[in-house]
Amino acid sequence: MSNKGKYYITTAIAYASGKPHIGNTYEAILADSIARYKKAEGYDVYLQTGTDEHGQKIQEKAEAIGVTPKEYVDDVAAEIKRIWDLVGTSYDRFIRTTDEDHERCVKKIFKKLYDKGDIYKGAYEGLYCTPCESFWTESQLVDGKCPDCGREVKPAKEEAYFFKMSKYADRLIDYINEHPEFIQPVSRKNEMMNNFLIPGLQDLCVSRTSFSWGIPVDFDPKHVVYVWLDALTNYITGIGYDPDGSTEQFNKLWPADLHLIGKDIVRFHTIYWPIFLMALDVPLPKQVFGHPWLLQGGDKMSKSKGNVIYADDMVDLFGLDATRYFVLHEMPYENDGIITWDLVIERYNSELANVLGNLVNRTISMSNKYFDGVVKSTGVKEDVDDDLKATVTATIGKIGKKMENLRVADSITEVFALFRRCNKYIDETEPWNLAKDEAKKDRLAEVLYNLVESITIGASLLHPFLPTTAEKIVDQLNTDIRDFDDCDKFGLYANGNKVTDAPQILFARLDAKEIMPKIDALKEAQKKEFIEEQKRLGIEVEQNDGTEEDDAIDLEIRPEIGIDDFGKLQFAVGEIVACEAVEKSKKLLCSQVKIGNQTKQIVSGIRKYYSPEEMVGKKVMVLVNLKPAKLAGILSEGMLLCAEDANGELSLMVPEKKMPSGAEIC
RNA sequence: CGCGGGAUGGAGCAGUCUGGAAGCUCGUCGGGCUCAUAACCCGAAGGUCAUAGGUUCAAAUCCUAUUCCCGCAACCA
Repeated sequence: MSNKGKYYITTAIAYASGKPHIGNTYEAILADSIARYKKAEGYDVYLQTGTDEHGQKIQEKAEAIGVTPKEYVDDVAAEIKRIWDLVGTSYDRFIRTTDEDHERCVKKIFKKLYDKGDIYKGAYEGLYCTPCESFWTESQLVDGKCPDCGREVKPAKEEAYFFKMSKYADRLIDYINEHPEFIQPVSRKNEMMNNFLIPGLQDLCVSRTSFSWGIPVDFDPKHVVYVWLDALTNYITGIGYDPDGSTEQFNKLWPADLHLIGKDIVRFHTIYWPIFLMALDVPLPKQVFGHPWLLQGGDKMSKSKGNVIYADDMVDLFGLDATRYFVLHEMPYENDGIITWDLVIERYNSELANVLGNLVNRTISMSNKYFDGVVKSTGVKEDVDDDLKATVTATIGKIGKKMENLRVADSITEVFALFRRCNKYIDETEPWNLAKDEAKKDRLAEVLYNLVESITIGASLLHPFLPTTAEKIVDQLNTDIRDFDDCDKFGLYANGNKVTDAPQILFARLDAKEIMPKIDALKEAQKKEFIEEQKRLGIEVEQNDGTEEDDAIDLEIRPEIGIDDFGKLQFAVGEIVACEAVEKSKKLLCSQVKIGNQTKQIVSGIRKYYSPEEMVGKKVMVLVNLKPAKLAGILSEGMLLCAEDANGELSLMVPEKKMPSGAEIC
């Protein structure tokens, strides 16, 4: 196998706030497949993945269940690692942002950027009203004064460290223009350019004082390093970057060949990250690929509905490679993919069991039946063989082209086209008829040899994607995974070799009727677990006896408040006397609300669910004493209260009995 | 008029850059075969390629307008 140099690939590090569902796991599997593929191509591959373990959310979650943040992330990181291992991720390092070497290096990086002047101590932009302890932006002010109390405001004082993004913006724009392959898929490139780079970058806040679970800033310990400078840098700290002199490994591996990330964080990886690197005088990664999401058929995944799909459940039900096959194959390149249990079962049966599993099984069975398992090329060729051989030997080239563009799903489709071709070949040559005629014995042997050889090549090409299955196949054929370099050659299977006499079923067909009850049981278990968890956190959850539709929502719990806190809020019934859509916005409605003898103008983001016409005349629940603010340039003097479900569906709160406008709600 | 993506047989997608017979997988129907996991192979039905104009010998593909979805951004008090 030729050595083509190094290939450094990373996944985004997973946020360690909870168990990752199948969508997160997808990224690990995808990265693993690419890594294995590159390895097979002859690259010296290094794959890094890991967990992002700092931040306010983790601190709060840990507090809520009464453990230290470190204890909490140790648990979650172990769970994430377990799942990554379960799906066969061949990572070279699993980095945690709480790793000592990472923390030490982040501190140095922060200091270096500070010394260089790229990080400066500043303050939140805004104007501060001391009595109200609130920050305001220019646009929120009423007559230049605090909209809450009407007093003077002063420039903000709360300190934070900022990174000078704008300093490097032009360089980055040039870089992106000169390297069209840098951001993938290309559609994201325009999004970044038009939305962020061209309008001008804001300086980025890189420290926080509002929570403590993070890497402290060395020279100013009441600050912790805020997420992006901490998380993104894992890509270099994990392989030995050090501002005072990096390791050999770093010099070899960097720049990264591919950062594989979800499409939601493209911005951070194609703007902030390159700029951090420029500031550190480190070369930029070659490519960032923002992959789409795997969605649960139309519905949002929600624990309370019991429809969150976890990798371990899928592995339990279908096995490791079926899980890998499904997520890799169902995920298109640019659009989100959909996952449903029905679809998984269908794919499993029609492709894994029927096309592949059955092919291997029937081929081995015939070899045993007609030749006691001995596979021998006799050289008795016919024209039909040519097309088979052409298809088989051309496959690696086709896959190569697809993989160059990270088209993993399409590559798998190519391998299956090879297997389909084999099935067709069996029908074309009709071995069972050849077997009836002693004179055709040699032809029969040749046919079976061709099949075994084709399947060997197919299995080798499948190996990066479904490693265990590929190995099972070559084991049964009593051979080895073939080098990619030899996958375009036909006839390398050892002549006279013997295949197994006890073929194993690779993928037993599934009966949806048998699987669905198991899935239902899983859903129930998940709901129960959810309720248990909420109870443990001291939250009362309405138990529906039921079996069917559970509409409970996975509510984020906030700290307890006293009655006096509640007393600060004033609610009343308001009557909507007029309402119109806000032109500049897609979401906003502007309502005139009569509350007792006064009328307030209130802007609400409910346009998707209510038309201006149907709003008029409604009596609704209003938060009256909310400080006014400008939304899309329009003053809003209160808030209409709504309930929101998991899908974002909104319902206005209205009194259950007839109540006059102005009636206080308490 | 914030930026961008999408609309292709029942379902899911490719094809659009670089116009030139509408393709793939699943599903349905019919046929073949029996080595194999009721699997495999062949064939058929089914599409005004969102709508309306335009350019062209020729448009799913290029241009213009419209409708409907979806991201991102802002914002959802």
